Amino acid sequence: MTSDDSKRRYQEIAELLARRIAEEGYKPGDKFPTERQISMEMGISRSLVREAFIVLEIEGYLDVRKGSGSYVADGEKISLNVQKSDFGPFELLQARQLLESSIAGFAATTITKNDIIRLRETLELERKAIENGTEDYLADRQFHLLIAEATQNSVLVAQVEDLWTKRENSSMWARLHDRIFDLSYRTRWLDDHAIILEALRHRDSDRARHAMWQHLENVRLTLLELSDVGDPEFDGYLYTPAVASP
Amino acid sequence: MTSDDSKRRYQEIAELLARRIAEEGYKPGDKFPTERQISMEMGISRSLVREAFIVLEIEGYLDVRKGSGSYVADGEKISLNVQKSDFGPFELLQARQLLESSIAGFAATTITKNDIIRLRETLELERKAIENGTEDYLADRQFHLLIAEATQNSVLVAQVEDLWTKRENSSMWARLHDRIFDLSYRTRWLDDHAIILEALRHRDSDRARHAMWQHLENVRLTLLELSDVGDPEFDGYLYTPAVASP
DNA sequence: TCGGAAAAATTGGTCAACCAATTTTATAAA
DNA sequence: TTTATAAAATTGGTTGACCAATTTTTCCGA
Repeated sequence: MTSDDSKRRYQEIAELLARRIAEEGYKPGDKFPTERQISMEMGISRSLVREAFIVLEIEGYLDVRKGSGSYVADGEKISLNVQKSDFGPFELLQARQLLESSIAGFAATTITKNDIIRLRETLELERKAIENGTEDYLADRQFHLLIAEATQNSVLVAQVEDLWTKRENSSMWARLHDRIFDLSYRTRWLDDHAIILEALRHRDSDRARHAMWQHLENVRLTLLELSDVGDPEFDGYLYTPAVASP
Repeated sequence: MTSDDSKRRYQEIAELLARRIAEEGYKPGDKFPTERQISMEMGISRSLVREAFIVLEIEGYLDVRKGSGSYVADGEKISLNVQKSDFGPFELLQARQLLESSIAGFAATTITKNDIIRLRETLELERKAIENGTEDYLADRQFHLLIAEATQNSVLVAQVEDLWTKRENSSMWARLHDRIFDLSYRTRWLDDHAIILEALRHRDSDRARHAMWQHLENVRLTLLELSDVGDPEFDGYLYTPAVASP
């Protein structure tokens, strides 16, 4: 990951400049060198610098003002966008355990017949995938997303989607994906899902909350087992305790 | 928010193209029109289109390949970024009630002495701000964020930060901000925060969870009151029920 | 007819020049 | 000296031309 040829030029320049902001003691509101200054200094055209500035502006580092110059943005936004995007699997599971069990409990009070039908269809897709030995990652995701959608709260849906995106972007998860989706486990996840659906169908809030918690606890324990093999890849990913059972 | 003059040109173009991807039935892997095609079609220079493409590439919509063209990226990321970004205040509060009360309950089991000290300092900032009649929005945000940080789970911190960002970007909230931060209410929020802190200090999980729930319930009820004046601005923002008390 | 090399076309990448908004400086009137 | 105004310099905004990588087409030999 040190020198990626496929990386676009403006990205390299943007990273260079970002580091410069971080390391050269620029404070929010400070004036940043102009596009021309940097282009001359680096011996490249202003267009390239301009493209890099756009990246920095999008990422919240810079505030570009026509006729005036570019200024380092407020610290708040920087810390927000700079923050790490590669989360460990245990952190992610812990967050899901907390959020999704609450959502399941709430969804039990708002779920409609239609939601239940769609959940049942998704479960059927999972079952068939296991039968055929094909991939069912999307069905898994779909199942959890449908529960969030049953709350009829788009913020909650966005939160759950975000968790799955974080998982997909997790460098650690990529290595675990194949192992955790081993056939021997998948029937267990399917059973878990069936229990959750049953609780939702009975509109039993406590049972739904607990079923979701238990499901993610099972995944967590399995992950822990898999990582106990002595895999050095897990270095840096602290063991994270489960949230208490609801 | 219909036509912002201060918006940079490339952003407008990027949004136009993003809508085009979303609405014109582009599927992942589909070839997107070339920079030249779009520049001619829109009657602008290719550089502008190029800058917009960079935005779309960063946001995960496009995959740009030199000599070949630009292609619509994987569906996963798109759905995340295309989804609406303007949430209603009741939806947001409902989500916060669900997530933050769970977090508060969990944080009670993981909180350190240092966290409590920082929470106390933030509370003091809020108190002084009320005394001086100055703005204390940041202290409010800080208080809730510190609780998330006490869980030592960066995913949860990111989730809470995301909720505050959504709130700041909420067009509806902008109108309500001044009213809800009226002095007469602010002392109440301060009291709520003090109760939460007390529960956390005693490491009482149930009490912390309930205190956070009650705090956000109070905000919700106040908001409901304010909106009951017959404000037509609330059209389109459905009334959203509270989540059940934990 | 097929395969592969060469040539042409297409595409994104880079550049230097010019335009327009803003800020700074110079100037003159009060 | 102060202040209002205009000119100049500075800055980001936009454009068209040219460069380089990739893809497509052409064409020749087996």
